[in-house]
Amino acid sequence: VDTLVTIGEFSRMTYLTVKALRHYHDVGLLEPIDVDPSSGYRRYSTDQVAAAQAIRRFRDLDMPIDQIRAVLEASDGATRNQAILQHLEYMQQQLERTQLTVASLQALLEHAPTTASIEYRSITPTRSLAIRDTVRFDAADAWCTEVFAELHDAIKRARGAASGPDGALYFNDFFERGEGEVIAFVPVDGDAMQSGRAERYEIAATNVAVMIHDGPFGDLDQTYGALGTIVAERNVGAAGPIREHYVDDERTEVCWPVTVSQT
Amino acid sequence: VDTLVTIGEFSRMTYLTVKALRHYHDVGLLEPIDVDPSSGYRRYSTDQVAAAQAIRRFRDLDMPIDQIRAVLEASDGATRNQAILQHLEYMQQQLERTQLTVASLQALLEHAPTTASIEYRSITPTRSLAIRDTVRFDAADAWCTEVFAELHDAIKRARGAASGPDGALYFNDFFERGEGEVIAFVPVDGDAMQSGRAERYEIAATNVAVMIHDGPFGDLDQTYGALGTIVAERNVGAAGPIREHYVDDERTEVCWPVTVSQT
DNA sequence: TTGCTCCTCACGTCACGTGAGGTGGC
DNA sequence: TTGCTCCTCACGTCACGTGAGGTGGC
Repeated sequence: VDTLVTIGEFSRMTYLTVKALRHYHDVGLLEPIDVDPSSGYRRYSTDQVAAAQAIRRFRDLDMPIDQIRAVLEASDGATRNQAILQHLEYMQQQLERTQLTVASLQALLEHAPTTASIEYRSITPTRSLAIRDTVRFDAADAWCTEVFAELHDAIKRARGAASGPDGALYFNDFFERGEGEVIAFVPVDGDAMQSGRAERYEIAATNVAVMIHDGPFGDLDQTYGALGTIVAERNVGAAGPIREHYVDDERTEVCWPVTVSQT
Repeated sequence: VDTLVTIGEFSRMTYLTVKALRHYHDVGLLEPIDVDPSSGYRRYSTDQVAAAQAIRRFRDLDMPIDQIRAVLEASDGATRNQAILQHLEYMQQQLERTQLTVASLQALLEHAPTTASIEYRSITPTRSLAIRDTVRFDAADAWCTEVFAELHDAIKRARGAASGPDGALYFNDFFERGEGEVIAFVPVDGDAMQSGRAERYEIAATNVAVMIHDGPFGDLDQTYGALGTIVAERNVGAAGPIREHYVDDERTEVCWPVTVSQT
């Protein structure tokens, strides 16, 4: 025995605007129980209040409509709760990321960035086990964590050993379009040990200018800015991907391609 | 002695995509130092790297472009830092709000909402001191805090006293369009005591169904849903604004207009 | 000379909001 | 019968992203 209400009443009961309700109808997120064929008047059931309120809460958390639909359509309750809890976790991570950004912005506003020094280096060809993929800029962190685990796993299973620090090549589209090729590699000397996505790959030799980034990973842009500025000022820039070496938890070497090795 | 770089190089130095840089040029947020008149090629100065990185960080925090422009254009450093710190505070509040929402969503998922009881009441005309305004739904909290302080201040200055709990009328557009008239009032018997925005106002009599909301303010929607559902089921709804009484810090009376008082 | 970088439209996306102009229901 | 509610386009907003089609620079 459900009661039908107009869109206006339903709006007051759910804190959703009339425009939003019509939009959710259009995109099939929340369909009125009945639509009058002649007038087009929407009728909502009081049974839909809970769903509507859930939608509003999820939208308050900026969950995309498609995801909300997926959550609501998950017929079995367990799957549904899973999906919800997953998004809550994601939100928590977002919160932490935002807090980090706020903190680092505050730090930047207080002290001027330290001027680090650079070094020119000729890197010889690097034999490695690598995974390559097209990666979105903002998904890069998660991708790296995943593939480096995979690479080290493959090496361990083949009883091999890394002959240098982890590294990655970032091609220009990765920065300039926000999505592009990335090659994550672990230097190895041993024989074939490909498995899954991991394959043998010899990284070509390059000349680079190197600056060591020492500090929080979120501030890597500072090092890019400083290093890029120096390379531009000295007019030694060259084509090619930017290379990073993850020396240890604290330090990352950023390698910017240059024309020739100099003093 | 600044060095000029292409849009691509600048992109790599700042982590801003080429598309974003062109957009910021279009809207005047970050103008290249030089644009070749024949080819249209943009040239950025390495001196602009810091500004570009600041822009990216602010955008990561979803600061609107207009606000970023205001911050960057604030010529004097003090004003500028003020504006930035203000936004950081705002972000912190956002964070807290989001955390509250996440928490209350989790709570909702665990226990079913308590079914509260309602009461019919005939409210007689209420003499009051009131402030009325057009208010956005999401700005209502802040607005209320502000105007109730103002109202109590006016009453105190006139050596008057409230004759009942604070209350407010929310007209339909406030919910249905997300922006509408709100009248915040404090019941008073004394004489004229208007000052500033505060004016004498007699609230008309109404018949209402009342449900007491007891719990966090962020869950008020639950009470609206429950109360609205009952009113709809009993088919006693009437036109008019929704009225709230802020009995104490814990409890709010939600008053839904109905046709006649019933048992 | 060949690619690659860079350019400008024009349109798409996401989740609605903003009117305009018109009709239905109590 | 009068307002008020509700309706449907069509377009705007915000911050870019997505091609298409074309040109400039090393």
